[in-house]
Amino acid sequence: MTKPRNRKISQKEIARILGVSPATISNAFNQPHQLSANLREHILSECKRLGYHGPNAAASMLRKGKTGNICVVLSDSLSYSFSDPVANLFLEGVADILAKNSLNLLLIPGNDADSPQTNMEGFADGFIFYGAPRDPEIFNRIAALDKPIITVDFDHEPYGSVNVDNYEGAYQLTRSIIGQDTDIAVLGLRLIETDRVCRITPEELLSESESISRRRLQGYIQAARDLDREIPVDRIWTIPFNFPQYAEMAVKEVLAYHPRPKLLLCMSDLIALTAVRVALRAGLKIPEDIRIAGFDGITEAETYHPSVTTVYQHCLEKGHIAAQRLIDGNLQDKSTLETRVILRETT
Amino acid sequence: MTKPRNRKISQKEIARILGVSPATISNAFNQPHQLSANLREHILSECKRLGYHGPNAAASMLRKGKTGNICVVLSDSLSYSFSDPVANLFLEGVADILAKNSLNLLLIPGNDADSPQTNMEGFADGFIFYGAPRDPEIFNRIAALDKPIITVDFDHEPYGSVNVDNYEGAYQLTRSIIGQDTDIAVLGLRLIETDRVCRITPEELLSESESISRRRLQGYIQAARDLDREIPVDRIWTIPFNFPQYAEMAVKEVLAYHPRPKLLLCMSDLIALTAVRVALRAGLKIPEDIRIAGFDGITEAETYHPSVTTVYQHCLEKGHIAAQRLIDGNLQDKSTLETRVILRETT
DNA sequence: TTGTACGCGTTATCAT
DNA sequence: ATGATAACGCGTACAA
Repeated sequence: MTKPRNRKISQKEIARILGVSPATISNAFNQPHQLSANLREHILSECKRLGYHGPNAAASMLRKGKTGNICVVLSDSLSYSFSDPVANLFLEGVADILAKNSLNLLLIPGNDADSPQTNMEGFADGFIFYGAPRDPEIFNRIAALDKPIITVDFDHEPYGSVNVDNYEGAYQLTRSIIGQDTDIAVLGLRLIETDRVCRITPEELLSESESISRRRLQGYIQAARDLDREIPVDRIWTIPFNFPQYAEMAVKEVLAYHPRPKLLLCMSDLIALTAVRVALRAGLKIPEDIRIAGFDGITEAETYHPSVTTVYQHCLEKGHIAAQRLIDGNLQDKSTLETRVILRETT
Repeated sequence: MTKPRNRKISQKEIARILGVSPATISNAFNQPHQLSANLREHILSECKRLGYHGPNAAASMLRKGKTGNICVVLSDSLSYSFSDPVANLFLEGVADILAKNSLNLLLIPGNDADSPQTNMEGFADGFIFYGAPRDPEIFNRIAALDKPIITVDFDHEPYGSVNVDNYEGAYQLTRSIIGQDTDIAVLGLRLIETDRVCRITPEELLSESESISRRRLQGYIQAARDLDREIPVDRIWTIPFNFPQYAEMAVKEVLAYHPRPKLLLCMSDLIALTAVRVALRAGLKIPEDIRIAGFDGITEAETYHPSVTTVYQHCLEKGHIAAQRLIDGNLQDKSTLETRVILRETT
């Protein structure tokens, strides 16, 4: 493309034209109190007229060593994260706090797949990891930058973190709704590393993992145990992605299982909503024939018909806390947010 | 916070330590073919050992005059755009092409509200406006940068654009499904500037506007007219946001209208899905009592029960085209993507 | 309140 | 294949 575009006008040139020093131009933009209001106003309007739209970002960044950008590193691709209502709310929380502090939000996907060479992380002053990146190399790459880091929904020494008490949430939920049921099934999310909808094996059940899903699973199982009930491993399904298509496959398998489970514990509201839909379509009555619970507390779980029992987590607040911590330089603490069981029509 | 962090090691220092010139280090990272494989390998491993993780982004950007980032300017807040499946798919399309070209994706919200001072737009090489920014000032600010721009779903001279033939889609849809119905209602999206769910006035109907919603509305109306049918202005509702809460309010008003409309044309699938849900819950039979159509062709319209008639638009492809155009410097063309009517169970 | 001078870390160009 | 040099545009001491 032929771009005969003239180089943009610089601070120095503006200074020369206006007959002041470059420093004064710089101050007019960055240090208003360093010069008279009159001069400042004059300078700003002249700059506009001459087509100088403020300091060059690169030069400014180079000189100051700061960018004014905070980066949230997602655990997966952009589109996957965007289509997750929970992630959405979290990002909204982060954006709230950043806006209040005149900081911009930068997003980096956590699945390296075909990630660009140009490392965008160079343009951020600090990082919030929202979930462990699917490609662990991304974490290392960014940690090497030696910039402030907060992790959310997972831990990675020696960084500060914000977590949700998934175990306790799952435990309390199960205790609240287990009733007399013995036929319990679990519909998990990414319990194991596979792209298939399937049940997990006894060996896989024993794997030590601190992932969100594992903590929730442990909560379900322990609560059942404490009430002398058992959740057999052959009634634990897992889906690879939090999408209705996968949930639907899994739910159909669950409903086809004999004897049909009376209580279905789903690891996300999205899964639970799908379960409700599929069960209803299959002619089952909820909660008479099957009772279903979700996790997260998204809006739709409340407005759906029937409304879905769930464990509410403070997504927005999680974003607030993570961002505020990063901004305050409070980089050591590890906090855990409480959850709240919400009983609704599906149980 | 006391941060006794040592300044990071620079290219020049590395060069001195390794006994080569800075230029060679630079080449090792950016121009592999400019030096022997041996030396390059040696340099890279030494850099890693010494804690030099590649060129400083700011300095590189300053020197090259490029950032390697392409920015999509959304029409509204991040969270609003993320929760829109159509926007999601578009972004995925853009990201596809950018990744293939080793470019990063930057996102800027289009609602100024409390936008940061630090203008993130300085960090991008080019811009894709996805819908006219809600705050027009953002467009001007970015246009002033004099960098490549492509607009999507709207036009703004003299920039190139990618559009969808909304009028034709709405027209063909209406012709296909209008049948013998005379009681037609429209459920529009942001037809007028208001935050309320309401019907529009005859004066408002006449307003000349090129917005997506208006084009669709014109398509509905003209198709009806061409078949000697009329869509009275008092049966045209509008909602301010593409969220189920608002759609639900509007649908309830529509169903309460007497005589109850037999055909409901919705300007998004999200609205149509809500309409189906509300109508079913109200005990109506679909399509016997009321027929409902959406717009956009999102996945859920297909998988929902009953499946929803809609107008499919090529969201992903729209993203591909916009990004490719920007990269190719093809900044003048205006293209219009065709739509496709998909008839399903709700009609 | 305003100006001077220097360096931030890199890469393009040219020379070797 | 490698090295020397000169910008890129700005912000901050410090001096005036």
